[in-house]
Amino acid sequence: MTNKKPAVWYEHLHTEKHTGARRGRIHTPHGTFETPMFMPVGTQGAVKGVGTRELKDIGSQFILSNTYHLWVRPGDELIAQAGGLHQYMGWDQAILTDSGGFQVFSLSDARKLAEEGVTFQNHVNGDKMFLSPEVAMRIQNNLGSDVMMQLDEAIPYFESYDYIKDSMQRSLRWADRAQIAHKKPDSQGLFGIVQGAGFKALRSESANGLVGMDLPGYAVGGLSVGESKLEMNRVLDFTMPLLPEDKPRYLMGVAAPDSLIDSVIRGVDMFDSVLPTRIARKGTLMTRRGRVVIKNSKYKNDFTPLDPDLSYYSANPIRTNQFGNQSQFDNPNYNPFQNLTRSYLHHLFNANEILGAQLASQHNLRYLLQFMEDMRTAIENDDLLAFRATVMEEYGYNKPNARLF
RNA sequence: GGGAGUGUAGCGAAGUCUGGCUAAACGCGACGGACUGUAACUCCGUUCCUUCGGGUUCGUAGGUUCGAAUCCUACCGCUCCCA
Repeated sequence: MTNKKPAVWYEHLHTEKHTGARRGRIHTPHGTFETPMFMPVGTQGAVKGVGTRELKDIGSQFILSNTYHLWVRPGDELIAQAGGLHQYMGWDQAILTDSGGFQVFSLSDARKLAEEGVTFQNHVNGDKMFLSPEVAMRIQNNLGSDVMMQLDEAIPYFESYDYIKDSMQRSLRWADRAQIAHKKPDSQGLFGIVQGAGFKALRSESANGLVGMDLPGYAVGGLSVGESKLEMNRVLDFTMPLLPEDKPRYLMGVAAPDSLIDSVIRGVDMFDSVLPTRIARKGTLMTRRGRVVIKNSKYKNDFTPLDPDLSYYSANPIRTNQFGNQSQFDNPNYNPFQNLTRSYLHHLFNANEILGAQLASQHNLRYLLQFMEDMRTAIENDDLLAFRATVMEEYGYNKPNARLF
């Protein structure tokens, strides 16, 4: 055993007194980032509607991208020529790439699954393309992401026990192949993905198998695909304790505020989800007082801010004003979200202006990033249960028929 | 003045020849909803009134018929062409 740190490693800072929630940091070749964290999703090398400048301004740390989609277009070789994905998309912080495992699920009508790998009929021009654990590693090595995900199969939650067992075991074998195929363990960290749907024995077999491989981090997959929140918590209850405490733990595809808290309480450090940007593009804002469907006519004359409780964060607060003029943008405390009214955003959506989708996307991401900042503070103060109670109350989860994001 | 065409639900537009299966296609707009490791500015509802039994509609007024948006008569409006 050497003391040499892997490319990606977890530093533990604090354990919340009442819940055991973790407060830590993840070290990567592109910087060190605070956990628990939420990672915006930029599938095709772009967080839809939000530029890298804005991402940084609103406090993004890691962002996600996708192996399958970048492989299909523009191609991993091309991105390697460009100097890697960071360079290509102009993002100097950490990137995590999903493997294409989710596309095995979401593009299930256009692919064939076998032990060797997955044959996709790609969604752009119909070409047959073969994705194996090894190919997924080659692509991600070319992309140069900080965290790479093993190729797995994201399984529908309500499949049969036998199907889930077979699939989980195959994903486990694929993890093994991925680790062997990994060409750059010194600069990129490979995470394994625990599968097994709602079955304790299968989750356990999956987790134990992956932990035995001593990967730098572990993800829990196959959740938030239609099962209830109660179900998800039940699975996390018996799955999280199986994962090592000195490695980052990533719950894939979760963004609902109550689920974020409940998962952090169960030991999760990292989250991602398309939810904030997807619903933003369709006109739904996430706010501290619940959802705001900005297209609803009741916002037509509403001149209040989008979210009165949202603060703004800027990593580069002072802009150089090349003209020497005073403007609101020179104020380091300037909060663009405070100055935008619901009426204005309603109008932008109504008029189908692209800016509406952009602002809403930034807003929702900022909302979640601030939510995680607040949660980190609550953990540091051993105050997470009170934070949870406040959220449940303020966001209206305690109301009858509550169903927020 | 002469000739041709046309009036359908918020708007556009089918249906009229060959009357019933038409409260009336379709599109837009409007109003709701869904969305959680992104084939997604997408998808799904509702959109004459209603106490859900029904009621009142297709420029207006009459007529024919068991039955009319559809056939007949008159009137009103609009568009285009020629003078």
